[in-house]
Amino acid sequence: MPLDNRKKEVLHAIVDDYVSTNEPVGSKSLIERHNFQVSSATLRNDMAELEHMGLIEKPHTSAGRIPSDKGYREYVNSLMTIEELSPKEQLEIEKRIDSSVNEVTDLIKNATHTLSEATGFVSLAMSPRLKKSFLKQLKILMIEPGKALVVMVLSAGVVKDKVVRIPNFLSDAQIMKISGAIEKNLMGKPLDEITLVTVESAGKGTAVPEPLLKQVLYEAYAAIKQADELNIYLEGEHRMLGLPDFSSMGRARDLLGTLSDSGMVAGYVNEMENSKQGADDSFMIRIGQEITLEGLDDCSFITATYNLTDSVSGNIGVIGPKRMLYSKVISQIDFVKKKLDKEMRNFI
Amino acid sequence: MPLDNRKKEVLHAIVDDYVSTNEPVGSKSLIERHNFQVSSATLRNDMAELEHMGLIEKPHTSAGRIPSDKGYREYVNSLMTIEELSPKEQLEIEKRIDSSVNEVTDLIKNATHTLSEATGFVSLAMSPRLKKSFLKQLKILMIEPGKALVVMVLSAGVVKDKVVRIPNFLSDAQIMKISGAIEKNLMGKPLDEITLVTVESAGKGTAVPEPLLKQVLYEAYAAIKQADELNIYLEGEHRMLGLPDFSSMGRARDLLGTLSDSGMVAGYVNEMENSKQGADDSFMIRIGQEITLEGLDDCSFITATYNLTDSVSGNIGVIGPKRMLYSKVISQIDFVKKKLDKEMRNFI
DNA sequence: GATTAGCACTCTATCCTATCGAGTGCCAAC
DNA sequence: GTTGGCACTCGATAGGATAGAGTGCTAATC
Repeated sequence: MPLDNRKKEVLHAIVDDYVSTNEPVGSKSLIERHNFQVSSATLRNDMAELEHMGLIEKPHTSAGRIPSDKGYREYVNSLMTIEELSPKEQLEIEKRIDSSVNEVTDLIKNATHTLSEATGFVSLAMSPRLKKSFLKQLKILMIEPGKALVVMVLSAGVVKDKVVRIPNFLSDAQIMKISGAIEKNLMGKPLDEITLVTVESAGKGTAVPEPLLKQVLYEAYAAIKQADELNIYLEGEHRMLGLPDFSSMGRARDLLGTLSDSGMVAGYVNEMENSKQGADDSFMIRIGQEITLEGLDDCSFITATYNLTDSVSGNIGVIGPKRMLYSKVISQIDFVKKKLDKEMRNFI
Repeated sequence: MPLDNRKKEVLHAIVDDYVSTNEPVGSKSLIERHNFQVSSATLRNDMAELEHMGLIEKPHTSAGRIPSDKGYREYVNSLMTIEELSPKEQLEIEKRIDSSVNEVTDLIKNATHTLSEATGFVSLAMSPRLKKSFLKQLKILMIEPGKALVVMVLSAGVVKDKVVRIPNFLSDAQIMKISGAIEKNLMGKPLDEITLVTVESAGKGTAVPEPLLKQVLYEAYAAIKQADELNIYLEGEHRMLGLPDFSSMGRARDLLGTLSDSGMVAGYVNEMENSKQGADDSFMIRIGQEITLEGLDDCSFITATYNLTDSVSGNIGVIGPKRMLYSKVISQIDFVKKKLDKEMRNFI
């Protein structure tokens, strides 16, 4: 059954009021606050239907209504209108995202921090998914006998490195040879097409004794694989403690406990990203129970995708209470994402 | 006035009981729990004196006593006895500090994580203070026109790098020349003796046009300076939410708010380290109001110093409620510190 | 002088009860 | 379909009584 116009307005009003007051909203206060041209009794009927449809619910029998997850979902999908940020807000964000950094990573951390400050919630960003980027350079530098540094420059302007152990006997010259061979043969290959086999065959013909060579190649391979590992940056966890939504210590603890396992959060974001279907949606929004992470039942999870290059992207977004100003938060994320896209052009 | 023996025992017992029960302890329960050979009235007299001396205090008139900051201090300084961890606990920690990592940083993060798990509190570690370590290698790698990577290998086995911007026109060969000159002239110099002037004079005579050269040298200098910047690793903030000591949301928020500014915490640890006088104390302990960070009035801050080399060290420790099992926590920190010292020998 | 028993007093925590008020559902009338 | 009216529900709040743990003080005792 589709919602008639007034029911849409009622749901809209309930969400708005609940978000701003944090109190269950009743028919009477709805009338007071909004210009409905009907009586409270009529609204009560509408509200009963909305409840029947699962869009709103009562905390207890004699209380007002609050939006259910489904209600927020409806609100987000069809009811709300997104406004641009005010010039002042825009400026505030622009100012804080410092464009003088030298590495993409710093830029992303910067944006995450800014987003958390702007929204007052937890913000998070995933590092760029580098599987589709390709090797532009790979150098193995001898640090000391038995130890070397693998430095990789990827398309997308990202530099990665890893300290690895190598056989003690290998000379500087031998390492350079191997390094050169790998670079020559793997140059231009996307990371996700590089396997241990590829690396091993790339290293052939360097006139280094087989078992030694093999170990170095393995380490080089491991370094390359590590380069496309995802990192997550989380910011502002403590801000959740100030929200009435998490005033019960138990909820707060569960939430922060889950967020402290950043690997798990990263995995979830990744999963969300992969299950994205139509792909024309620029935002991924998960509300309440839609989130399969423990302790986030009262949260909404909103992310956007930033693009470093055509094929290399990552996510940035917010975890806040589901009782949030969706339109505002979404435009904040959107603005930060766009700023990020813009700044990233300096790195490619 | 020095404490007579029984008063010491009374204070000891009060701290022990309060730590384990989280309830103000009264004369009667003190008698029940411990084998004092006197009556509760006598203990009441003692307690009145201890209170007069500022070692214990009453939350309200008709409640038991809790230790004051000064009381905890007395306890920590003169009363408690430190026991070794049980073999089982030792094994638990040994097991978790993975020795297969390739970089000191990972080892330290690892230890921090382990310490937080073992104590149930917030743990933290400072990166090694590298000012006294010296340059073993410095290479500038061309990434692309206008962009280079400065890679530094320091004594103490630490590798640092930084992406820097360089003039677009510089060729690979020119960069290598500069890189070689810096390395040759600064090799073996402790980081804190390297200034912009040192770097500039090291780069002389490379036959690269003056203004271009100067920019590269400046960037190299900045990279070197960045290498000895201190990092701090904080872990387990969420664990504080489970403690009854922070069951009031306000306190919890203040605490986590302060901890979220890791730079500030790092500064404080550094300050503590610098103000260390006798230097024969292996632990730095700050209790309650002794800590000048906002929101940590109910906490104690305990750190030990780990050593990477003779001249390069850092700190590792715990922030917990001042109502903590000091002897246990101290031996946990001590054990982790020693394990760290041992593992670090693999890196130098 | 130190220790002890006894006692009056204090203050919090807890439970119970009464009351208030916002909100609901439903019905009959418009 | 809309509205006014009304009985009912239930959480939140406040007041009051009570229990209990603990204290300080005094006078007697070792």
